[in-house]
Amino acid sequence: MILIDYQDARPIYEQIVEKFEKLIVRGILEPDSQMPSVRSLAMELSINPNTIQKAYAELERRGYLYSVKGRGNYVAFNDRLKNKKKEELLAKFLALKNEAQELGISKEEIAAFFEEEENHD
Amino acid sequence: MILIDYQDARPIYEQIVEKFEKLIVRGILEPDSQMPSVRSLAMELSINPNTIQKAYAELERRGYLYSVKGRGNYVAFNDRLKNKKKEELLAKFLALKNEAQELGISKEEIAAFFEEEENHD
Amino acid sequence: MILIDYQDARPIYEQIVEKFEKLIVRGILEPDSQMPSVRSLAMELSINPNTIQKAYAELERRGYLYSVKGRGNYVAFNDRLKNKKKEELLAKFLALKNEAQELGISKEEIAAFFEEEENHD
Amino acid sequence: MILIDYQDARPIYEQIVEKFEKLIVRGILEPDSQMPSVRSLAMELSINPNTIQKAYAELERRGYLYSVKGRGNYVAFNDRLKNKKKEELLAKFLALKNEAQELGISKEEIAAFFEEEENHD
DNA sequence: GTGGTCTAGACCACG
DNA sequence: GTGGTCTAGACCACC
Repeated sequence: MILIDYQDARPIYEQIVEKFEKLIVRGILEPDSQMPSVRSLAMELSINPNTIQKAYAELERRGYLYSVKGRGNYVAFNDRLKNKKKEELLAKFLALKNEAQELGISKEEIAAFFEEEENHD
Repeated sequence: MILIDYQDARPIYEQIVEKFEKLIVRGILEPDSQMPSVRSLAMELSINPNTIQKAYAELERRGYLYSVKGRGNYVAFNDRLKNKKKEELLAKFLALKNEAQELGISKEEIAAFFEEEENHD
Repeated sequence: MILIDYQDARPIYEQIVEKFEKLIVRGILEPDSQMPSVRSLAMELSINPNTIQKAYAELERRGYLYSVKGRGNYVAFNDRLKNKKKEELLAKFLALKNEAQELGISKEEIAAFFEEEENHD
Repeated sequence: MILIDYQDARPIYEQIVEKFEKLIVRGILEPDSQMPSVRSLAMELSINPNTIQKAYAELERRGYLYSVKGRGNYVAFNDRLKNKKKEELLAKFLALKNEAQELGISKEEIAAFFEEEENHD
């Protein structure tokens, strides 16, 4: 389910965080379903449990997980979080649009690009 | 011309690289114009010359600079580089669009967002 | 009567302790009335009986319960306990007031806040 | 400047976080002043650098610190943060007031208690 | 068994 | 020198 890319410059725990964030956002991991245990996932990926722990702590901080001592970690994606994620994405769109305009790419060019890609799918 | 934000988590040399990249892409620094010398810029920003050196080396690697031994560093922005930059940007757009669709945001919603923002400028 | 919040970071037994403490302090559970048995409550909440046992032991330690061997656990709220609880609360108020003053919030500001909230109820 | 209480049930890193939060909020540590380095503070308190690291990371997350790689950690308290802290405090006051009323303590009783303490200072 | 904290020791990037 | 990441191994509380 999770693959670590050791060529990737980003720290391992961050890769894990983002992989799980995607899985949760896409709904592949359903709310209230149990996450793999810190130890078992560490074994599976053959990395240190502390690294998984750090990743889970960050996911909890971001609201994608809640942990119950002695039980495990559980998925906690809800509508509030979904909207937050949506806003983040739209903010990125806006930033990118501004950058594009500075380079002299018109709004029409972007739109055209969108339509074009549509046909490749 | 260049301001370092110490609150920014990114390394200083990277901030400098991106600032100069923007200045060059926007045409504020014209092709073949001379860059400030490593030592003078280091003095001006009161940081280590090694940091400037590293930034310039990275800019050269990316093709935005060429250095002439004993004379200094010069801006090297051309059409090939501009197109490369353009493609990078459009690739980012596509990635973002895919991410948005996975979250269930429709193409129309993005377009609507664009129009809306247009009026705020 | 008791609801466990698994999103709550606190251990389950502690949540149970505090819920019962509130119920007893407010007088919803009357003195000398019988508590649900360890096993029945464990069943009802579908958690481990050990967890209930631990919660009851803690409640007894704090003076809110007394247990009769072979018969069950009974509520034990009295005036002495009520005064103790009152003092605890006032001590918290004082600590909070001190903290507020260190931040530069005046006594008047707090009082004003109190009045304001009164109207929202 | 910082003292660890090993009798305290709370984790060491959390004690450190709260101590520094207080020092920063009270203005004892001034904005943009340098924090002790991870290693030196670890030596001074004779605890592991990782524990300090964790504390500093949490302080950064809460906005009280910013860190510059290769340079150190710096205090980052500003007005926005001050207001946030203020709101937190007032929310606590409200919660406490509600709890007191459930116990049958009147607003007047609390006010009287405040005045009384005033004279002890 | 579970998560959470801590230590000891190492390596890397940054300046 | 600085902060940041990672490993290995230990201990605790909780269930």
